[in-house]
Amino acid sequence: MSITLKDIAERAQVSQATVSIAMGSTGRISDKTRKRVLSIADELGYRPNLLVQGIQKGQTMTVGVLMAFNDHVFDVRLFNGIHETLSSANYVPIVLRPTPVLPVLQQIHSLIDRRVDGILIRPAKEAIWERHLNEALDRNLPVVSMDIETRADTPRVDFVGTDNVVGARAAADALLEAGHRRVAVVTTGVETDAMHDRAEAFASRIEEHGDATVFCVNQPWVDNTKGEDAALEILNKKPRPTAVFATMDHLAMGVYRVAHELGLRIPEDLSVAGFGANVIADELTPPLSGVRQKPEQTGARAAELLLQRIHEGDEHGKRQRIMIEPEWVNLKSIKTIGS
Amino acid sequence: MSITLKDIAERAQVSQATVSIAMGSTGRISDKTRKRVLSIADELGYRPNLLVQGIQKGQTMTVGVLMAFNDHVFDVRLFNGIHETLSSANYVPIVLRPTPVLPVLQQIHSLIDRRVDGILIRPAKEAIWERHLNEALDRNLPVVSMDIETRADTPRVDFVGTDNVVGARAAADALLEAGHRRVAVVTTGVETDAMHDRAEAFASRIEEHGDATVFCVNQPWVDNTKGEDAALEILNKKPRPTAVFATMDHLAMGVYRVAHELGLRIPEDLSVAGFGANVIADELTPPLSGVRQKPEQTGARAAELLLQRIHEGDEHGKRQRIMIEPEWVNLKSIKTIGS
DNA sequence: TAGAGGTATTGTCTCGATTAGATAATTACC
DNA sequence: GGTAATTATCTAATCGAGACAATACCTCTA
Repeated sequence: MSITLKDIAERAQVSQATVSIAMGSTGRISDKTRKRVLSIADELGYRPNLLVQGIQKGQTMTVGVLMAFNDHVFDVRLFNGIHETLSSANYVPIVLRPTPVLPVLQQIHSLIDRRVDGILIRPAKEAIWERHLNEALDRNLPVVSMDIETRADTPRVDFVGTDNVVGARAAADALLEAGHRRVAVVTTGVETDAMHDRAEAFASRIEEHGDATVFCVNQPWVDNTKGEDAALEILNKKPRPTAVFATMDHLAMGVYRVAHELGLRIPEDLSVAGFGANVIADELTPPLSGVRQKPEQTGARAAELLLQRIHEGDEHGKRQRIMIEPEWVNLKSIKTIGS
Repeated sequence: MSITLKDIAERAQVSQATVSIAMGSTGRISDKTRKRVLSIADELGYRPNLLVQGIQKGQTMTVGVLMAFNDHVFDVRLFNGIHETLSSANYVPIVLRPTPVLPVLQQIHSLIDRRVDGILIRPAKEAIWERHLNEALDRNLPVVSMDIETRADTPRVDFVGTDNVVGARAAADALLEAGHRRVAVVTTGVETDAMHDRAEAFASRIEEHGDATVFCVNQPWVDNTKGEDAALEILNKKPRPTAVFATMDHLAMGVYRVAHELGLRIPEDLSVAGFGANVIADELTPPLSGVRQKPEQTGARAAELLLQRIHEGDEHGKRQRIMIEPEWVNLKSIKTIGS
């Protein structure tokens, strides 16, 4: 199979134990032997077998990552953040993607059987996931959920995600500051969604201003919806709002399209702001202003937290909830109007 | 740590060996004992330790996947294909992403140390990758490269990727059939690139027709280039071509943009075809016709091939080179003109 | 030159599970 | 009722590396 300590020991005319000591920094060995052993190891291309260390120390330097990769861009960036943190700690991710054919439970077992040290998940809508997590939690495997929060009754699952409230407020402030007093919100999804939080935080911030009005249109969630219906409703309103906030960049695309069809120019006739992490913001004409999430940072923090949990061992402190603040980015889709 | 056979053995008042036999299908055990053992195992939540099986059989049921995830959408879809094939064979991917800070060699060592059974890579441009692959190949680890081919002098690395020639020809045929006789190509990159193959195959197919003319503009590769310069050059040509083939969907976006600026309507004034796997084709107005790659299929075939190599063991047949045929998809960006 | 005090090296047990070979227990049959 | 045949279970070795206790080998000193 592969080169083992025994092979090296034979070549070097010493015992396996000696070789083992020579490789590690522990124990004393004569410089002469150490050099000889190391050079033979190098020559044979020896590589330690982490599986062995895994069964001995109960630490595999491996973590499981459960993500569906439905939102391609976001998930990749999230993963990149995870990966970077893990790699620099010499950990390695086993990436699994639950599908109808291969349910979560099976994937989690797959991870447990390989004795991962912890699990990172980006839960899908279905709350089913959460029940299955007990399989891991009951074995004292730390679990951190990313971007989407598990219900509050899973106290052992930490969370790292975007601070939707801060982001939505920043958007509101930016629009107010640009002089907008009549604004609308396009959103989608149900109450439990992040979208909903964004819409609400945005609206209440606008209302706090006293002098400004806001109204919100919810486009029922259909796969890949761009929210054209909602956009149409908004833009036909009299008097027409001067700015629209979309709780998702995707929805902003619908606004762009409908505006274009109605002959409205952006930003001259209508200002638009989005919320997301997608490259689409840059690809629209004009480039879409909005709240930018930081998936890399989310992933990195989640991985850091997981590693911390792994190292702190059994007695688990209280549940952590880390919010990553998104950033307001002003491009060309917002017009400043006289107050 | 976690529940072991020994724990079960104690509870069941039998030896570990008995438990082991009861778990597996090999060996005979009385139905009574088997049931007892299994129920205790279930009750304790026993899960086998694959690490142990790994060091014993030299098979970890794990493969390494090296991808940079630069092209978000393509890479995710590629990964999905890989994942599905691996999962249904009870294999699991360790996904690593070479970065400047964490060079390929280190990543490969990481995989070897964990004794993966094989490696899938999507090589980046830098040919450096290939040298490092020897670390794996010399240990008889099968390696399959995806989408981008390693040089021919790496005979032990199999390849699975898009059939650029077939795809480009399909595009040429479609444009010819729609009556176009004066067509242009926007491309980018250097001679070794897939883009180049596409441009060449397309052009020669057009020329074969005898009655049609084609010319090609190469936009030097800059990160994220959309090829506006090249598009401008093409569209200012007199007489203006009636159709443009972009060797990459991204470049087609540049054509759209420039055409729009010049007041040319698509497809009325100009037909456009692309080549890619991105969703952007659907998001453009009008939706972009073109050659569609099949990343899932590429990933799945690559994984299948890898598994086959893993199972066939040492004596490696001759290098495999599997081409996945892309599909011509006709949307709204091509006008049929009278011949 | 015996014994103290080092340093260098080795034997052996351990991790969790599989497996071959050895025993024990049961059944079959004359 | 005794022995062979069959079935059920156990003992012990194995995989690769680490940890610790146990020796072997020096050197120095009284």
